[in-house]
Amino acid sequence: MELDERKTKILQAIIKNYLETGEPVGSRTISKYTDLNLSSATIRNEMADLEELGFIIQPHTSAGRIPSDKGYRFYVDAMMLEHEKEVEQLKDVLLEKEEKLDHMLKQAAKLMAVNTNYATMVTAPRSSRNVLKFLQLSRMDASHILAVIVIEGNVIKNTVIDVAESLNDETMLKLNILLNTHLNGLSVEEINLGLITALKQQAGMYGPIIEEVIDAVAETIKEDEDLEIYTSGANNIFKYPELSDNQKASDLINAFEEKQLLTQLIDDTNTDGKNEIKVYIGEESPIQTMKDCSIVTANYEFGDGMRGMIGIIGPKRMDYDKVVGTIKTIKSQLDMMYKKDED
Amino acid sequence: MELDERKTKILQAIIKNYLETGEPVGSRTISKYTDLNLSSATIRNEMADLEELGFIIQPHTSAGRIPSDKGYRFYVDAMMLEHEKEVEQLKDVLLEKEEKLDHMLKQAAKLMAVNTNYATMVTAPRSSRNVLKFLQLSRMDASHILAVIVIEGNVIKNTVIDVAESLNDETMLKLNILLNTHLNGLSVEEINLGLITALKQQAGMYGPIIEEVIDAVAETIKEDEDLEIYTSGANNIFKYPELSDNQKASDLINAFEEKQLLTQLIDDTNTDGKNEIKVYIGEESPIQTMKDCSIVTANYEFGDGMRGMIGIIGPKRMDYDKVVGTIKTIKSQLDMMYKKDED
DNA sequence: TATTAGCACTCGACCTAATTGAGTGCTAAC
DNA sequence: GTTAGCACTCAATTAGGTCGAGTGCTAATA
Repeated sequence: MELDERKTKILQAIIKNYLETGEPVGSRTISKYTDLNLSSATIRNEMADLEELGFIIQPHTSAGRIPSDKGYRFYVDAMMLEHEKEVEQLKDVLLEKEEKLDHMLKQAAKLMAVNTNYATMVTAPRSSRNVLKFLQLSRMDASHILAVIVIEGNVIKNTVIDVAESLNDETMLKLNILLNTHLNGLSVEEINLGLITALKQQAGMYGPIIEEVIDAVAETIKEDEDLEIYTSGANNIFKYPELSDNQKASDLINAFEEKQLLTQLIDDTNTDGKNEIKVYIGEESPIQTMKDCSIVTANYEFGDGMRGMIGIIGPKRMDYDKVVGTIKTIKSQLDMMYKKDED
Repeated sequence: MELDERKTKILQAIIKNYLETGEPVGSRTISKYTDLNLSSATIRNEMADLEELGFIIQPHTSAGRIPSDKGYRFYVDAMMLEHEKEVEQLKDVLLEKEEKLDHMLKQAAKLMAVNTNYATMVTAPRSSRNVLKFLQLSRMDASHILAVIVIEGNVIKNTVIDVAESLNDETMLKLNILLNTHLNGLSVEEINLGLITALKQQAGMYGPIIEEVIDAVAETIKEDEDLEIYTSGANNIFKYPELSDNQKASDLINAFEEKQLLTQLIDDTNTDGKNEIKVYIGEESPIQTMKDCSIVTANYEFGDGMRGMIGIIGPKRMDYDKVVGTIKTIKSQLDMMYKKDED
């Protein structure tokens, strides 16, 4: 049996209706709503076929049909090809105000949540190459030195180092030159034990300070790895009864609070370099506790090999059209952000 | 009518039982559970009195009694006097590992959540005096200057400033000296427009840079104001049916995600300088959406006039004893943290 | 051959009434 | 002052009944 044009139309009608109502849809509804001019009986026959093909499911004997994961997948694939929809009202909202990066990302997450009524997430851009760009020690007061570390992509990190006795200007200058000449432009992998030992030797009695600085550098990189994730609209899940029973809601909220789980999504999105919009439907989700959800994600580019991820999480019957449009818009705004910075 | 000893015992028995079960408790239960050796009829008489006094409530005619807010209040006050309980297993968990402040606070929130099964929050310590401690400009690359700003309490902030043309070492030194001699040790309030104008004049053609630096200082202070809040265990609310109906759960989750609302709690806790443990029961809560909850908070001291807040939020029938113990323990650990840093 | 009308059937949703049982207040006896 | 006993209340549960949306199947129709 094949999926001919009429079956396709019926399938799409079923899904579209289900997306709106969240209720199983019956043959009579389709017969009346569509312009196919077919009786409910004919629709019933076709629906039986569609069920056999695995696109729709009957939750119980005397109920209408709801889309299966396979049905959603079909619908989404068709939509992605067809539409290049943009959500107009979001355009340039982000670009309008110049703000700090973290505020902006938080804002992006919120915008998406308000616009779609689903839960959203945005990760801070993360560099794939970890190259040390700038490093400086300053004397803060008699017993504290401030180390400022900048890595590629302008991730900045500060560490305060305790010292037993005050260092004079000349020593500070010497240490700064020593560190910068040897470390600048190196990636983390290149800063190995041999190099560290050599540096410590040259620093003489100030070896321990060098060690602390290097530790701080290492930690900067590490910190960059367990990255910041901004979420918004987690409470939107309560708008969808199919997600708001106690167990499911608890699991979802937990995922959003812990954020640890969400990183799986990032890895998954990242490995695929194609830089497109990805849609996970139900069982396709890489996150166990989201088997009842659909997830739409995309990467955004921040130049310098930096990239972050945005994502929307909602019920399987989400408004894919709108969600994909929203994601696209926000993605392009974030992409532009960097280019604007370049000027 | 007075609250004699027997009434007190009965009231406490009712509350204790209700805390465990979450169900209205009847006269027969009290008659059997306590060692008062009174019949259910007698208990009934006393319960009628207790209801008249406002300590307990009958949710409907033929049900047992549940504690009113006043009843909880009585119970909590009595407990606070009596007990100086410590939660042993938590001792020194935080102190054991030396970690970065934000990790540690996140950990503290998590510890409390796991230990109590309620939702918890921890705010980063915040300075009440905003004094500029250290300020330094460095040339990062040809077109970017890095400004490092440290305020009292070692809150550090970086800003990258774009410049049209590269500045030479001498100019950088001059700007640094200019800024430090005039601004160090000043509070934000003292950095007024007159001072800024004078500085800009002295900086000559580099006035715009001075302006950007001052802007960054202002923002550091501001950012310090919309402070970091770490939460954990928000999904614990699903363990308590009285909080997990859709509307309430949604509101609570929202409060925990937005965090904006939680700041009310901080202000309230802070104004009272007594630095004790505070318990808000039901209607006493400063947060509208938490009228069905109880909230226990405490401040912790981080020296230098820095203080943060920890809090636990749960149902009115929370295990106050345990919660207060947990809060006390975590508070003392955080208090110690700073003292340990001092060494 | 494809489509449609008709019909018997299924089954969750909803309504109602009856039953249950925990708990109460009151009264009279101890 | 305490207690036993009893009538009463009322939410929660159960059981039975109806309703209606939806189905599959069959026979008639275009």
